[in-house]
Amino acid sequence: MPFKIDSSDVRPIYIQIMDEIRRLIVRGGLKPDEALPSVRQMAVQLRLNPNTVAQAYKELEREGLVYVRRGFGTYVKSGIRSSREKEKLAHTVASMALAEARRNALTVDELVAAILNLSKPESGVNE
Amino acid sequence: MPFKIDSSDVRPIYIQIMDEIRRLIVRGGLKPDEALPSVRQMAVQLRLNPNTVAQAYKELEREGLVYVRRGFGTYVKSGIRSSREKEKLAHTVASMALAEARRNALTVDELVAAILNLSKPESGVNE
Amino acid sequence: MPFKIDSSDVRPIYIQIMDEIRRLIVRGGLKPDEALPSVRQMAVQLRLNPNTVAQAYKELEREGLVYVRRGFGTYVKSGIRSSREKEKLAHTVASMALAEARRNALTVDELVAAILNLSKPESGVNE
Amino acid sequence: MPFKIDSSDVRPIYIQIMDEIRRLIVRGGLKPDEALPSVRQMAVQLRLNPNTVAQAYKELEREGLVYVRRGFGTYVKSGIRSSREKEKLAHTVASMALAEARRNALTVDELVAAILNLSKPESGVNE
DNA sequence: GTGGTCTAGACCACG
DNA sequence: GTGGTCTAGACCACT
Repeated sequence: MPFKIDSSDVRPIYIQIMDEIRRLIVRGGLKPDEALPSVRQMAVQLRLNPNTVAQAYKELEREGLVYVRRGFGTYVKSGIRSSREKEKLAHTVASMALAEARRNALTVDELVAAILNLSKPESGVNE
Repeated sequence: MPFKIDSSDVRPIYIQIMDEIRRLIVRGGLKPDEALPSVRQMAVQLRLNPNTVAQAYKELEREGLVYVRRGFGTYVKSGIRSSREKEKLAHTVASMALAEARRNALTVDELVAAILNLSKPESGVNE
Repeated sequence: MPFKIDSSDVRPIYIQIMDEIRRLIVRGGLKPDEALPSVRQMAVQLRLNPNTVAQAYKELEREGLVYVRRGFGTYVKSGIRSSREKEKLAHTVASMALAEARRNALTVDELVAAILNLSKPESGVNE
Repeated sequence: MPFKIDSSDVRPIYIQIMDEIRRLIVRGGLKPDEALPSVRQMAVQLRLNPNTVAQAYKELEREGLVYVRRGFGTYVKSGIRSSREKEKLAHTVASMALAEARRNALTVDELVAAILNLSKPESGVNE
């Protein structure tokens, strides 16, 4: 599990875990029926309380991305989003963002600039 | 004040109020030295606790977007640097879009690409 | 909140809470937009950890039976199941039970007797 | 052994196995002194851990439904009091039906009424 | 005051 | 070993 928790992130920790695992699943870093690290392993590795990891796993199960085999572990579901569907998703999210930008009298360039700025917090502090 | 509060929005209500008023100011719906609705009016209209509205107004004052005349009310400041405020609006919209992208396991690049693609309907795109 | 937790019940506590509140809502003991006891109140009253109550409330929210107003409390949603729909529900549950009974070579009488027996654990111990 | 394990079922797997075998015995699909599949066969067939199957067999032995001939296998006992076993089957089916009814805010009476109604299609009921 | 998140532990049934 | 439930407490943002 090659990711870290950013305690300065505004997102709750369990949401960060969900986002990262979701990314790994959709990107293929985690394949169908592959086991996720156990709640305890992940908790040790990320230096978190097992409950926090468990919360993330449970939400992922509710989302339908993973399934649980009792007494065994948590596994990636098969039959998840194809890349075709991902294009649609991107389209949907993008159009929502554009609509919101228009409502705020923002140009596309301003929106894109803000997104790029937000997503690489390397240079200087924002706000 | 033609706007609504979305209690299912992730943003706190006072932030929603701030964003909406900022938007109105930047777009010209509220002009310099024009009075905002009183805290109580706004609270009744939006069915909110007056404290929540007051918090929003106070933050807007700290940001320098409005000023208070004690005993009279709250007014839009003149000489607002619209570009600065637009940045804040962009920041807000961008972070909401980013969160939505993450929830759908989209990378920043994919999101930006989709936005740019959608906003340039030159090359014969459908819909 | 006129109900108790049965620690000898096989159901987890938070499920018991959910079942009872669901019952109260559908039966009219809790009306639309009426507030549920706060997590802490309920926890004190039932002598439970607040987290346990919170878990029940969150699940009920996910089920769409209640909604949360942040900073205020938890409320009964309006527009919940009519009695018409309840008949359908009863029909569905009953037919599932009957099918399962048939699969086990049980007569209707045996099934009904077992249900009645299970639901009134007054007389003697079962099994 | 024509049955399947439902990993989404609330019942533990070893209980599901027990219920199914009990059902087969009561219904006559398994006759006295007939051999059950070996633990390993069953485990392979149902894709389960042999320990799980062994646990089910052990419990069935404790219940007096089967007996073990060491080095040979597990066999159905003769002289089983079918009525007693039917009660257990009824108990299981009834408790599942009750749980489902509770999840849908149905009272016991409503459930029983629906069952009786469904099972007596004398008075011109539809469907 | 409210619910939301998190930690540090515990015990349990299941496999 | 696994995940599920529960307790006892803490801090947080929001209203």
